[in-house]
Amino acid sequence: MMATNSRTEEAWTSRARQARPLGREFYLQPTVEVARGLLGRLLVHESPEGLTVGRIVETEAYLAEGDPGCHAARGRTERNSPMFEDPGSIYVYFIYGMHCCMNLVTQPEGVPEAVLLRAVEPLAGMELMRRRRGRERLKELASGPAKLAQAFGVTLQHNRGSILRRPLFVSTQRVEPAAVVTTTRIGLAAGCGEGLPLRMCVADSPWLSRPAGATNTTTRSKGRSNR
DNA sequence: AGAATGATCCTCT
DNA sequence: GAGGATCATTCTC
Repeated sequence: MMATNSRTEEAWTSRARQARPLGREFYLQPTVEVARGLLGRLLVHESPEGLTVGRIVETEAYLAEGDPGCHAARGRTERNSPMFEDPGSIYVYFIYGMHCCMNLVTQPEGVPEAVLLRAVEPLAGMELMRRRRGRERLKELASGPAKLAQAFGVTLQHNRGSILRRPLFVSTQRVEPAAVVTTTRIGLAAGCGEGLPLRMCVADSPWLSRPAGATNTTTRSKGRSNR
């Protein structure tokens, strides 16, 4: 069981090395489709520090119309301007004084829509992720948008970069999720579209920022528990 | 299992 | 000057 892990890490490393980046057309699909279509794909970063690879298991769509939670909901600012760039652009924002979150821009230039990467399953480069995160447990490496960005070494410097080519890209290759669950979004302030069903996750994945069923910080646990 | 809190700083009013 | 698409820790039930 233990030996299998490093064996598979090697396998994922070689897969990542051979993988091809997903092209521009993918990010021109409706943003919700992009959010859904990203699930199961590899997020790869061949950084100077080393390689990190993860399987995307949780995303969140942000829309230009009817979505008060979108950073561009009240027009263009310096901060959100990367959202208006070409599809396949990277939008990173700084939040809560300490964290960065990574979004992939969708839609033609001028239409501010994007998908927030919320969680990945660590597959390769876990030692580097541990170092960047200052945490040992696999579960804590990338099970949340800011954790993911930190584990993959993504910072504000990546703003306006491209996800369409190396060293930072999403693979065409995909492990089709057995089931995808759509839930309401997480973490938005009241009145900011927190009820919109725009969060996508791989139903049975243990690597999510929250369980697939969870809707908000107030998780209800009346129905069924495990054990 | 859930609520409260602190860390910490960019971005906009 | 306030607030935020978060995280980890600590507290209480």
